[in-house]
Amino acid sequence: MSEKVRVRFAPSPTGYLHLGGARTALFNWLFARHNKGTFILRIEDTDRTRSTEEYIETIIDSLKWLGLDWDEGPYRQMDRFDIYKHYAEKLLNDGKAYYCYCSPDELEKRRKEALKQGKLPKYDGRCKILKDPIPGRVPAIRFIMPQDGKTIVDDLIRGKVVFENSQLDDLIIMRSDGTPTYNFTVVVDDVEMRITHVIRGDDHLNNTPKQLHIYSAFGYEIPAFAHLPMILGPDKTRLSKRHGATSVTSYRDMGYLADAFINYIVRLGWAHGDQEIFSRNELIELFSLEDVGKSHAVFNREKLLWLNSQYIMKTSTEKLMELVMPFLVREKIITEGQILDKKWLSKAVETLKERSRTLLELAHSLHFYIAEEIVFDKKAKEKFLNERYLPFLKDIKNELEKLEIFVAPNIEKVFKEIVEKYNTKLGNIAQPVRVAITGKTESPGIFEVIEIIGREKTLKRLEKAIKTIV
RNA sequence: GUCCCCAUCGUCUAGUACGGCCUAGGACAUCGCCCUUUCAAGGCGGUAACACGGGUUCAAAUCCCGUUGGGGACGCCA
Repeated sequence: MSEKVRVRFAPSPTGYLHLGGARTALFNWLFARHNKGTFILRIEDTDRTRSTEEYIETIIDSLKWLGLDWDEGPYRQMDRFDIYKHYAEKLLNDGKAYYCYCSPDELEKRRKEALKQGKLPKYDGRCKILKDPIPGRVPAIRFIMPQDGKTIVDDLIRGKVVFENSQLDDLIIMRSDGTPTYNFTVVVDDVEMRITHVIRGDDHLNNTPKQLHIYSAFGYEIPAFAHLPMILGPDKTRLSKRHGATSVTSYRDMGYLADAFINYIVRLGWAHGDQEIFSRNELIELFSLEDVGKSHAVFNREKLLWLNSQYIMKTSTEKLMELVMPFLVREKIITEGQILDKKWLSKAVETLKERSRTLLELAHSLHFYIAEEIVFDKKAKEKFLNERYLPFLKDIKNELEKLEIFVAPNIEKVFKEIVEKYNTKLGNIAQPVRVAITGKTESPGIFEVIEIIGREKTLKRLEKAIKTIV
């Protein structure tokens, strides 16, 4: 390919950006970046009744969050209606298209009838031979499809796919309200925008022969095609709202990191040997359509979570603090505008880094550090805040009160002394204290925790725990 | 109904193009052990797959045919 690579992501704003769309965008973006080409964003909003500005915004938000930046666009097909009209008229003049006066209702009826009889539900072409317009009706425009021979789609991922032209029917390219339709606008735009590689979902493979005939009606060169296998839900059907969270923004809101999300979806259909974790630059360097698989993939939340935890562990504490802030506010762990001491927070976050799979979990775990008071988990309380452990709690409280320099190593010494005094195991002392301080039976190392929480709150919480026992 | 696509552990996949290096490798999940103040993290180990049936061949996960299963498309949606 002598021409510079030009690819596009062309979502329709009739819904938010979902996982599958995000992966299509990602593969296009990676292909463009790998080949030092151009990545174009084009909004396919020809369906005026279902497209909304809100969806355009969330799609753009999602792409930005994922860091998939585009070099051209966003173009909007709505702004280009004159162009499509012009192209449609050309086809009309060349006798390659005709006016169709059938109403959507009639068409729908005939289609259902055909399906019921087990026949191909295709348009019978009755308006093609029509001499005069049908009065009182505004026509749509149909493109004439050949009925003989075969059409071969040479796909970069699937190889040569053969379609019988007899399967094709005359396709509406302009609706009666004057708006153009998908199979027509993609071709016009891909030609006009000099797209070299059309990388899109598998669900478009069947549309490709139709589009190929439109290319040839205009005498245009065809781009290369690459149809990506779909991503399915756990029940192996097309991903939809039924499968719970599928929108990209919902993953952001659940506390996933953009890089982890990218890393997860790139591995749905693409692999580079046994490698699991890739930096952006590695992806750009390594990505190739040849390594894209043919079979569909099933979304698996557990692996995404694992990847996210891996990314959280290697994210700098500084960055993590920044990222977790909105979650702290949203979860009402801090109030809007509340300032936390940076150095202190960084110590707290540090202890939680390898225990949090999402930013949301991190925010929740931060609660016991930040809150003034904590509540004891019921089971934890029953098990550890009782007579048996009371003397330990009292001793720990007394000793910590006297401790001069309130840092983890010294706190550890206090614990060790009491372990010795009672000739018991550390666990017997650490666990009740942990429950007293954090409310739960799991937490980061207790000496660290105590240091970070500080003397005042520690003593207060120990006192409260002791009071619940006596 | 017709057409198209796909088929390796539960899931993501390596291996398939150039058939032998595959008694099929990795990762997530799961189970066990180690580490250990708890929970994680980390380390070690286990369970677990070439859909089936025919060919071709000295040799097939890899090539061919069929079956089955799954998915997708058949719109004045994209």
